[in-house]
Amino acid sequence: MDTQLAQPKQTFVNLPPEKRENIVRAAVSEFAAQGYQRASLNNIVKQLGISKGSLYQYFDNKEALFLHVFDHFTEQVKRYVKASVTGNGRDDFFTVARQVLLAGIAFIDSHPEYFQVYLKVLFERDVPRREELVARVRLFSLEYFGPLADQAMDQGVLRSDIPPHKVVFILDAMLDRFLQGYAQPYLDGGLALAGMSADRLHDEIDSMVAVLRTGLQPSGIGE
Amino acid sequence: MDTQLAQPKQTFVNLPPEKRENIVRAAVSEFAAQGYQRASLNNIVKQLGISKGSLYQYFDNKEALFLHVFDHFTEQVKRYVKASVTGNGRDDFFTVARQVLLAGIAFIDSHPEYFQVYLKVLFERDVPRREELVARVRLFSLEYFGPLADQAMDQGVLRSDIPPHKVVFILDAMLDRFLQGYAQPYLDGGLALAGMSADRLHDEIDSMVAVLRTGLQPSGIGE
DNA sequence: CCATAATATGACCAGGCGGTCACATTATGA
DNA sequence: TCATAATGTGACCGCCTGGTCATATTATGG
Repeated sequence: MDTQLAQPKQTFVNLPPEKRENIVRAAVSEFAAQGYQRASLNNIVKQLGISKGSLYQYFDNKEALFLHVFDHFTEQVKRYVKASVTGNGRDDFFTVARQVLLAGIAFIDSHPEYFQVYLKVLFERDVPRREELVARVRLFSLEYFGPLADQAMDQGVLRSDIPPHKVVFILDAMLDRFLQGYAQPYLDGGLALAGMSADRLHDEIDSMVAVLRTGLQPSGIGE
Repeated sequence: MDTQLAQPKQTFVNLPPEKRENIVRAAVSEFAAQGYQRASLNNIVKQLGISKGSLYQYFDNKEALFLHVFDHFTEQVKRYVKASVTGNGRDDFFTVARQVLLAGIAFIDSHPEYFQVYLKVLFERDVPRREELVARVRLFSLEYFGPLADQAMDQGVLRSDIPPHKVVFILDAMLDRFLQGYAQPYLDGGLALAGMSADRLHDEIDSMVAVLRTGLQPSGIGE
């Protein structure tokens, strides 16, 4: 999640920031609605009121435009997660999980279309460099929780009969699925997460984390 | 999940079963690989070695062919789940969950492409009657586990501080996410579910169910 | 002011799509 | 055997796609 996936042409960099942002916004909107393959450059330029030739002077092709959009997405995700957790250095494992989940909710609220682009990438074939893109997001989660789980295990706050990597899988699965449900209402299992007030949403998150805590902690701790 | 979504034309029904099955198989394969919108009828008829006109004498249009395929999918899913659970009438709530999960694994093993079609429907826009299709599968899960959870709660084998519908959400989320990970290796959180031996897979499932059990049962029960 | 470089434009291209239809082929049954 | 019905065929249609390029427009700086 470090280097850039694709550079726009110099022409794009020279553009006034507002125009650049408009272009990225229109592209995100189209890729979110249609996925990569079905997204139409004609639609994008029509929405922007620019000519197709111009778009091709900003980006080499459809793929470069898409990768630029995805780059922005991963940068934003990193920012949100980091901002949500750095509260203090010594938080409980499950407290951190809760913070990451809240960061995910906040991200989806502010950038719903970016998250849709990500979901489309997950389940569409023939997205350019798809495995690399997905890995950039998922590895971030694994690399983030992995050391935390190892450390929690050392401190004896995780059940010793479940290896840390499995704890990470369960945690990652719950968080990811909760966010999917939040972003795609028909996946929320009747919980109606989408239209929920922030308070009620926090309650749902708390009880989910509570289940994880009880299920994953050694018996006798915390309760 | 009861009535048919779309009828093929009589001409299709008149076809010899082998030819019908070939056509459905080719359609499943194309829809699984491409999703609904990008799937190409030209590809399907090319693969089958029949003319496009023939396909249009079997089905009114692309949508009818797709809905017929999805109908088959939901029928198969129901069969697998029912076959896996009817072992005996008085199984523990979490034992049933484990059985359903195993049924899902078995279904994906036997019909990997059908499951891909379903995943594509989940995250693609402009799939005809998408909400209805998704509801057919998800409501089946909710309607299945809902009464079981209510009953388990009455029997006192679920934590009283978590309402049954939330238990169902958590259960459904874990099962669904596990199956997603099994079908899409890059979603498995480094667990390498896809290439795993049946024995190891059962171990993973058991420890996941164990976490759910510990997390969702009242303290002091089972352990 | 003017030459040059940078940028903007949209008609155009080949290719693929879902869908149609006039026609060829085959099956039926009297 | 032969008329009729059922089924199979693929060239064709209008539409849309990503991408190109000759040309028009604008910015730059001597």
